[in-house]
Amino acid sequence: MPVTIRDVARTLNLSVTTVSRALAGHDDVAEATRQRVVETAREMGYVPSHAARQLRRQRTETIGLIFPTLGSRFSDPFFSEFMAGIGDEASRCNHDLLVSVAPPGEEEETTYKRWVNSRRVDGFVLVRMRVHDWRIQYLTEAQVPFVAFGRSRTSDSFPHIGVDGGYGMCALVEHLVTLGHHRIAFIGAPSALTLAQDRLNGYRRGLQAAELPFDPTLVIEENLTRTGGYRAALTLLQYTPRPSAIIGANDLTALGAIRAAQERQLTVGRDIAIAGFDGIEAGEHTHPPLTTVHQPVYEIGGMVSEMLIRRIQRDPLEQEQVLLKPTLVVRQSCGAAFQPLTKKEEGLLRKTHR
Amino acid sequence: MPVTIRDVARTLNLSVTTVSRALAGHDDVAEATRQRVVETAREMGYVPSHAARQLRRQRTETIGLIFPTLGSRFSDPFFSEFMAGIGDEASRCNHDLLVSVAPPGEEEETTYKRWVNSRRVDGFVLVRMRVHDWRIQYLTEAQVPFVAFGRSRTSDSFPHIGVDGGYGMCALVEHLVTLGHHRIAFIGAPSALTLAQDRLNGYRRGLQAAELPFDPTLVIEENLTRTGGYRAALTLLQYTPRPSAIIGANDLTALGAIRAAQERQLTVGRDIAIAGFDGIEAGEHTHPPLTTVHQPVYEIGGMVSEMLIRRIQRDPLEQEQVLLKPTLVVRQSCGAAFQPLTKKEEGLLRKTHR
DNA sequence: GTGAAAGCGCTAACAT
DNA sequence: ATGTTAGCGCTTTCAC
Repeated sequence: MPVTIRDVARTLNLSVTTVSRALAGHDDVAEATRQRVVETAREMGYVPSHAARQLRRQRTETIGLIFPTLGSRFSDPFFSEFMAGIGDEASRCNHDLLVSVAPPGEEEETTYKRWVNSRRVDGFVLVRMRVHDWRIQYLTEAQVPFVAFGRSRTSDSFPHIGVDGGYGMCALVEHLVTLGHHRIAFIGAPSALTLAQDRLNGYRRGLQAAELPFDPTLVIEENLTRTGGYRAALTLLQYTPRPSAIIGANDLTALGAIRAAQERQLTVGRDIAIAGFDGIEAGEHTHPPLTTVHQPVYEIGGMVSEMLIRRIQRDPLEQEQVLLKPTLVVRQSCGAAFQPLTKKEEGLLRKTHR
Repeated sequence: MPVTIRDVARTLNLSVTTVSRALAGHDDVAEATRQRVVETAREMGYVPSHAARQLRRQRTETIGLIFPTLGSRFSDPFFSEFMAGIGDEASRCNHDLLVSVAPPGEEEETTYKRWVNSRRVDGFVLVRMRVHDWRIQYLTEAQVPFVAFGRSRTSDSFPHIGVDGGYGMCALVEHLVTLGHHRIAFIGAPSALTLAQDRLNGYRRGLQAAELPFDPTLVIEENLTRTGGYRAALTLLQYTPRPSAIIGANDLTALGAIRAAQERQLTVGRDIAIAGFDGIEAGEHTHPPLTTVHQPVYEIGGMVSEMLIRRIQRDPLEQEQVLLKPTLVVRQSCGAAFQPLTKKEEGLLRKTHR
């Protein structure tokens, strides 16, 4: 039913070859012919069959993205923004986005392998990197291009964009210390994730810099969800003396903590300081608005996408690894009125060589 | 590089035909042969080339989903849950999900047409239906299967799952009236969306049932985002007398309204009632938790996905149109302590013929 | 029960 | 500057 290249060729009394080359803009076809071909193709509504092209060129023009859902509800806005960033940039380069959701484990593995083996995608965007991440070795050996958002301990030499979570957390702790806090709790992420270690280390460095003791009971590991943050905060708020500040490993966690505090009749920003990491939109709309460490997720999605497409096309990357500095965003949940940031706190978005 | 069906055939000294049929489970191949083929294929790590299969069968086993992002930030959890529902069900049926994000308009149209013309997907899931929706006619004429989440005025005879937003809003108004409210404001959605009219009508019906007057100044049209809800609520809260309750066309809007109220030092649930529609997770974690009209978005995603795949495979649907009744979820943002619901309010999830 | 051959729609190497 | 031919990897007649 749909019009093929042969239909166009027949209509013009030309060979399919010529039509193909005219459309591809090769220079060995007469300008007049090219014009006619392009014109007619448009008129006839010809669009190349993706499948045929794929088979012939051995390229899918498709990027794979598998979201590691941790809970049954998949609603971290972090992911949607990231996806939008990848998708927009991919579109710009005429690539599409194949998406799947699978919790880390067998199903995830199956999906990666299926897409690799059936040559379903040209490459992958990896997200939520793990400390030991089988995907790195697997994709490297399978020679499938990938670019990750996040680092890993498995290897350091794969293309990725990282965000210096340690730096961000450290700056956040410093900020809290400046405001007079010295019992600062930390609700962490699953320790298998790189970002968990990263951010926890930053927290510890921050304490150290302020010569505050590290108290392990003030650290609770949770799962990066609102519910997790809520649960952990309930525990923390029972301590005596109560921590005067709680940092969530991400914003969702912090939002859960805010809820817990409010249920306990505490006024956030006065009775207790709460802060997060990510800079999701929801944090701007809590009461009071959430102090956080912001990483430009949409933009990072775009950069990762661009890097991946370059790799797929074998354009060399000018930088294989990028480390971004996140930005401290001071709002009212820590009690600070808006005030000039210290130089260190400013930490504007910057690319740095590693 | 990857192993093809010919490799398997050669290894076994069989023809590709036989291998193909053995793997497809046809019954005209000897059981012993089948066993050997299956075994060897597995050992060799053979996975059929998706492109080749696609070309041959003229089927992509792929579902298209284009998200209508309204703002630059794409973060309505409604969409992620919906996507997860579609994706999970699709996986179960061995289908993949091709995703794009494009605001309604030219870019959106281009994407739909590109995917249709290049036979990139077997069908579409449509979301955020418009009162006049070009997609319905276009896809119908192009003979591309689709299933929508939501109704439209363009036509009523396309396969879709609708949620009776009118019913939900009406129940919500009734509930508020029961609690003593009679100045109930409504922050609506862009009127081009079907759900906007639907929910607004329900609001009006609810007022009517309670013999309350309809006051147009109490209705503000916004864009379904937190920021929109915030903006509209700021306006509403300046009125004297102040509305005693605000309904948001969706939860995000309501969350924005909560923020506005809290900034004005109002205690939500006491000084003012606020409610939404959707039942996103964030609503469980506001302070106080948000009263809302819940629609099971994840499950609906699954149902839509299943319906679409049936259509693609030309299995007849037992029901082309489904209308679900949403559920009123009473929490504290309207001041109601938890209490038994009235019979009408119960409105449990039910499929109904239209 | 198995194999040979055609063809899905396209691109590219090789003529002319 | 244009056409002929082969082939990407698979499924499916049709013959044996």
